[in-house]
Amino acid sequence: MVNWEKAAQPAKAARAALSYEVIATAAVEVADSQGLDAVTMRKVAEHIGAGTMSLYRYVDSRDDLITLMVDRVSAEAIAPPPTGDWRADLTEAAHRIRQVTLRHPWLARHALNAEDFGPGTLAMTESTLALLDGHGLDTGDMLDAWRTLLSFVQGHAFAEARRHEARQRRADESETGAPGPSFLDKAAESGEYPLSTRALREAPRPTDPRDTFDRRLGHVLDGLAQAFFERDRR
Amino acid sequence: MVNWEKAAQPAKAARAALSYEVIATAAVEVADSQGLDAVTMRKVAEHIGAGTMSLYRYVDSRDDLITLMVDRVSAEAIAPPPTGDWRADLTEAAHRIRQVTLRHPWLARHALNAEDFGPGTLAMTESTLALLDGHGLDTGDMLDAWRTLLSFVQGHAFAEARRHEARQRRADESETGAPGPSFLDKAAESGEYPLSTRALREAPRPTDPRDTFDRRLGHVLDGLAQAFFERDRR
DNA sequence: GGGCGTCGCGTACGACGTACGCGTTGAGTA
DNA sequence: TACTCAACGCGTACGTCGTACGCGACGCCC
Repeated sequence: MVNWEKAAQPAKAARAALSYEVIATAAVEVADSQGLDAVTMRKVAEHIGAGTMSLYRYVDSRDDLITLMVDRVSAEAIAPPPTGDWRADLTEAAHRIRQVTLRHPWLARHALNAEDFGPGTLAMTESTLALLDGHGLDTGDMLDAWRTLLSFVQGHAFAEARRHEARQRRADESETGAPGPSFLDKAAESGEYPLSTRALREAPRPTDPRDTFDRRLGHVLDGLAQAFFERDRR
Repeated sequence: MVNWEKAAQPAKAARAALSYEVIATAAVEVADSQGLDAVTMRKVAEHIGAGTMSLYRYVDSRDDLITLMVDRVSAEAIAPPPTGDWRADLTEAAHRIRQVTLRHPWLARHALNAEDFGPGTLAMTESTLALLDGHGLDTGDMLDAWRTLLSFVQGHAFAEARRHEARQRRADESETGAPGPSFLDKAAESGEYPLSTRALREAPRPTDPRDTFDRRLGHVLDGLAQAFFERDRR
């Protein structure tokens, strides 16, 4: 496991050429530009002009490195302080998480799980929970609201991210071969899946994906409003 | 890419010992019992008593094999036909998806993306869309409602699945080494993240996880009800 | 019975994660 | 100032992975 305390300290020796900073940044750059599979110890080391095995002074394993990357990138999604308008605040927080996910699509395969929180994921969590604080929710309510929102946002953003990855992979492949009709095309002709065909093909790109996300986010927020923020009206 | 038509056909030669069925089943068994990383071509082949390279007669690559696994397992989450009570139907469908995800935790890293639908994922999609049909929703509404629900369910179930994986990995590790306090413990003492500490530690296991999921699912369904099913009441 | 498409798989290669241990460096101590 | 020693960077090497290539065996069709 990652030793977060050690990772937070600046450096042990002055002559240190490497650092958690440098390594994590390089790994994120490699992942962003060439995909998560390209994040090999050799490639990351080469990217910063270091020897492969030098990375192991800072990281126990490749999996640890990826944990470090996820935590570092999660800090990009820290929400701004609450303004008092819970709905606007949560909307902003949700859009930030989505944007970070689209900027780093590999997150979709290694998103935070509550078991290895690092400083970055914890800061993001804290900033989001702060948006829910002070509206009369008890601890259990806050946890429910936070988890409901985060689950939707991650589920949606991850699906978008994977779609982009798949589209890009398809584009890379079609440079060398013929595209050919997808199974969905064949299935559409067979008429075996009428609803799926209609839903997935008739409305492929009607609007900005951001607006689509925002509209669906609104439905989730409506549900949270009803459960937690409009109790006195009922 | 996977050739779904070929995969659906029974067999080309009568003397065929292998099949998509046998291979996909074996791969799923290996993944369920030893994790997705254990799904190597050699291990899967050995599990069915075949040569490693024989698998490549049916599958283009390891990634293709995993795509096949995901599609096969998705079929386990096909929803029963609609009863007329949309809320009960969607609740049942959501719980099925969650249960399939917990049964196959590796799904959390390779969930369906809309770009490579196979027969299994398509059947699951069709069965879920059928639950929304006939309630006055147009195509766009159905897509929104379906995507909102699925995003939440996947986001939540995937987080649960990963938590189980992490907990198990932690248990395996602690057999040989000392557990040691997590970063969350240290952070709790520092008082830097008061809300996270309270939310994540004070209410760790209050109830059955299934009930927790159901409660949060209720909030999402409330939002969908308001947007799509109670328009005439407003 | 001769040709041919299908199937199973053995061999081999490059890339990977990483265990191990060596040489170097600079801060701390006397 | 001289010595010590932990921290650091990294070269080598091993086992495992995905998979390209091609060969032999089988069964169907003329």
